[in-house]
Amino acid sequence: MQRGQESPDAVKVRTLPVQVAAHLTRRIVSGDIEDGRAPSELDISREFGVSRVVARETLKILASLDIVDVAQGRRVVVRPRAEWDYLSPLLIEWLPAEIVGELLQELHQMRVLLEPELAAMAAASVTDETLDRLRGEIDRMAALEGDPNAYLEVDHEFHMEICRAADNRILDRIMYSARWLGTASRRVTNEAPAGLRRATAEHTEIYEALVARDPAGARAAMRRHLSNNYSTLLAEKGKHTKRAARRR
Amino acid sequence: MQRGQESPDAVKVRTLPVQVAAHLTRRIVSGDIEDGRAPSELDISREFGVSRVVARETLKILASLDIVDVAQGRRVVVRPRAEWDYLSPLLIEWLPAEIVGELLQELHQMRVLLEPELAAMAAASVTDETLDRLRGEIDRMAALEGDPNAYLEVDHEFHMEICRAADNRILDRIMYSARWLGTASRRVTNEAPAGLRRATAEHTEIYEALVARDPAGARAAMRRHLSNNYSTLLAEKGKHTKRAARRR
DNA sequence: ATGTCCAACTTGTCCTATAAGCTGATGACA
DNA sequence: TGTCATCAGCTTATAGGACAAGTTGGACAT
Repeated sequence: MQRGQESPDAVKVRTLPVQVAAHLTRRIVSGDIEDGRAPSELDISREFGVSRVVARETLKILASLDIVDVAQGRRVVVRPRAEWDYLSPLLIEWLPAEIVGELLQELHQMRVLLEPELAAMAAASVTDETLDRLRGEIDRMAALEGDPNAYLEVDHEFHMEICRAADNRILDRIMYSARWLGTASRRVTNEAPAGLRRATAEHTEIYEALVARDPAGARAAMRRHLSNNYSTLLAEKGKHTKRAARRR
Repeated sequence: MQRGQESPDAVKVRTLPVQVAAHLTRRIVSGDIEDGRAPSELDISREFGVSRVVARETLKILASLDIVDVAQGRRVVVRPRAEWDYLSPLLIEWLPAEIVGELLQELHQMRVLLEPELAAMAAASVTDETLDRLRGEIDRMAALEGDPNAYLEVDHEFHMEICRAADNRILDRIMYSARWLGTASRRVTNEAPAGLRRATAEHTEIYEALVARDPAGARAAMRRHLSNNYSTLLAEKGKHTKRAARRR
């Protein structure tokens, strides 16, 4: 559940504007389109053989991801990569595996900063209903260790549940955006994560700290969990040399 | 600089779809539109006297903010408020001052979790060029204490500069989204913040800790800064009773 | 009562036309 | 020669009409 706009199981062919936007983004990333020389509506219409309406919606999608700037009369311009909306699952899906790998590390860094504190806050204010739901999700995960995809769905829901305890829409949104972690990491590792059983044990530790209303314990347990998470991630996809001088 | 898609000073009349989207969002928030009964393209077209193209783009905007779900054949449905994209300046602009006030608190809570650590990380790896820019921004702020709007622009840039030192696109994006803080807080407080001079002093403290490459000092200075920031925010707009039982 | 099928509704895409805004080049004028 | 107003051409914004494709709920037959 909580699948957002995704369809149940079939991949569901995306709409034309989304497909074209994907193509264009890949071309921009590959350097095929130099900055500031983005194609116009007519260019897109001609090149992809789509109507101007579709070309137009394509540009609107790219604009909503802060990939381009579009204004009446002015030519469309590509914005600096540093300002793109890397929290959007759509954009992530279009990026090459190499960049996604980097983003996974950066996402993890963010989670390390936020989630231990969220767990501590949750421990101070968690309700019995939330604890029940967490318990249920742990059980479901334990039963899904053979199905990594489904497991990661529940995993995400478990972390979201803790985040929700903070009753903060901004933090909610940030963590919710991390839902692409599952899909992306699957794309990068291309294999079932090894440590699902250990993850379940770690989730249980977090849960027990919450039951005990122990902020420090919850924080520590979450920190351990994330740290283990990270090492399996690294182990699966090999070492990535950190990019240098990417900005500007 | 770094103004994104905003025009220099004039408010620049927004496009028709944006205006209509604003209207609809306000109506949804006010409860005028019951959940799951969003107007169709034709409804919008008729009610607002716009073409179907505009009605269509309106729905696409709302969809990109996760306010509604739209799919072929199915009627447009309003999504749960908890899942809206509260990181979007567009949405913030359309929300009533009361909710914006709450969001400002939640945003601040997020910053308290992230920024002190960002400052500590920056202290460990900051370059001389970044220090130069920070120095320049402090000077500019000192000269702009009479112009709160311009001051807050540079203020945001100062914090972004520190964030950038972490070389993390995810964190960048999160902090970048906080750029609506300036506009929103101005809408809420409706007055020039009192403590600009103190803010400059605090920025200088952070800067000096960075110059000294002192992570702990930078973390502490940033924490003090945010805490002071928060009290002036609270003082200006009076106490807000925290909403209860908002979810679901 | 149950399952099939269809009609009505809704979004997706296309075509054509016009309005509105920007940019750069042309050319008048000093 | 230098400066500035003007305008042609390009671009996006909006409009209207048409058809394709997908969904839903009710009519209808079993």
